[in-house]
Amino acid sequence: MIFKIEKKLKGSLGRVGVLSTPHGDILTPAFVAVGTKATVKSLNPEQVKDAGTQVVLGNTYHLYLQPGDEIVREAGGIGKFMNWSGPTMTDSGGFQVFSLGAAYGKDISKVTKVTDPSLLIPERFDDSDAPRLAKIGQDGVSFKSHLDGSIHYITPEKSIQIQHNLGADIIFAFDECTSPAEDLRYQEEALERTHRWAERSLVEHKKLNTENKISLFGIVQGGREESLRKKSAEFIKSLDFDGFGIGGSFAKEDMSSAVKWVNEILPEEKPRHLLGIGEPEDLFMGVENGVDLFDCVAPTRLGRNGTIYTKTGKIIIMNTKFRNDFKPIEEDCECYTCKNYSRAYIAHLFHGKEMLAGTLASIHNLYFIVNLVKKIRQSIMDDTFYEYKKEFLLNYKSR
RNA sequence: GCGUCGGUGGUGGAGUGGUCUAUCACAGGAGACUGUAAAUCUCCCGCCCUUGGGCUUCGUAGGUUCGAAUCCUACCCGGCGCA
Repeated sequence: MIFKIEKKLKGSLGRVGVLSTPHGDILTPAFVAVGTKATVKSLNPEQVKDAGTQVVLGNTYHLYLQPGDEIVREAGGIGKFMNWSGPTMTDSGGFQVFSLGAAYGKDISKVTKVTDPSLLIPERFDDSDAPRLAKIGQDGVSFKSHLDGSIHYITPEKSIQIQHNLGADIIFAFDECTSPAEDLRYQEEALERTHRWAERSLVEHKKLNTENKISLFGIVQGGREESLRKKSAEFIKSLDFDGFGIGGSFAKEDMSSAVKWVNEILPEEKPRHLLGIGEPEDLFMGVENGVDLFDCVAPTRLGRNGTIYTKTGKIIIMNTKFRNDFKPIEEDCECYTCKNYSRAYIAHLFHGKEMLAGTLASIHNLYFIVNLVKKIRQSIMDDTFYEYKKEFLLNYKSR
């Protein structure tokens, strides 16, 4: 993997680059489509590609459980298995430590609002007996399969072994994605663990990476805490990773400062991936603060659930007012959905619970987000980033 | 015409003397979703102010009862059977 910076955004950490992988170049900044179980939900690879997607991200935990990483290896790796010829990445399972652990059965997301104190638990011990499918030990994480209840112990070494079997171009160190509700003491403890796991991930990767085809990204954690974020960036930077992931929990209000603290420390010449972030405002924020790669389930999950991105904000296509609205989602959108279907038709598909509904909405949403990042990239090339950002955010109303 | 069974909120369908504005599902309305336990989840869904409460509902009209969607009578409507 080679990363080349082509142009920088003046007065910021932003940059435009090209990330070359064994399966092709990624023009950065770029939005990575999430294909957890070796499929971008409801889309076939042609549709993913036509939406402008350059890279797809699979998931270690999910593919390990089903169909099993050995099967994927036998198939020739995740790309070949899913018929995606472009670059691929896999997440390490670190997010499942959060989603199946602290977040299990709760209404918490990794991005929270500071204004919602109900989410901030002063002491974390009062819910230690809450049911969860992931339990953290010092050596790794014990997962109880959501599919069949079987127990699986994932260590950093195991995660890297699985990821080598999955065979993506870029893989991630095993980390602990913490909940935004955790207190400082716990964030510190978790960070130490993530750092040890980073070292172990790297050692295992070096051992397995004999053909030198796979690149490993280390993950910076530290929650919302400035000191921890900086400490983590310094530590992860000191290890021989090919690039970096910025993970963990954020408060919407100070996500930009958290990203900035980290990217001011991380080496300029290596790529940075802001894990799991991808609302339109976040993309501008991330790029401006030196992020090269984003991934997020939002385009496809929102799409399947009937929420659709537009330049003026998200719309819920099932709303009554769209039932007889025969315009496309966006008049000037070049995606397959907008070129061929009306809001009324898509609303009809959703009301009728037709499978095509989620597909058409996902095509548009993915195109919208991927294309937004492309336009942001182009605006840096054209020296119009700040104007473009201002214009976009002026029109875009997030709810 | 006689007999018989049945008529419950937009729909299907529970409920057979009080805890009934009435279980449940669907339809309908609004919302949520950030490294996918998610084609999922939450809330609303008679009317009116809306914390809480007020008013009107179970084919129609009477009646019994402290109290009726639930019991009785008549009528109306529908299914089935016999003429």
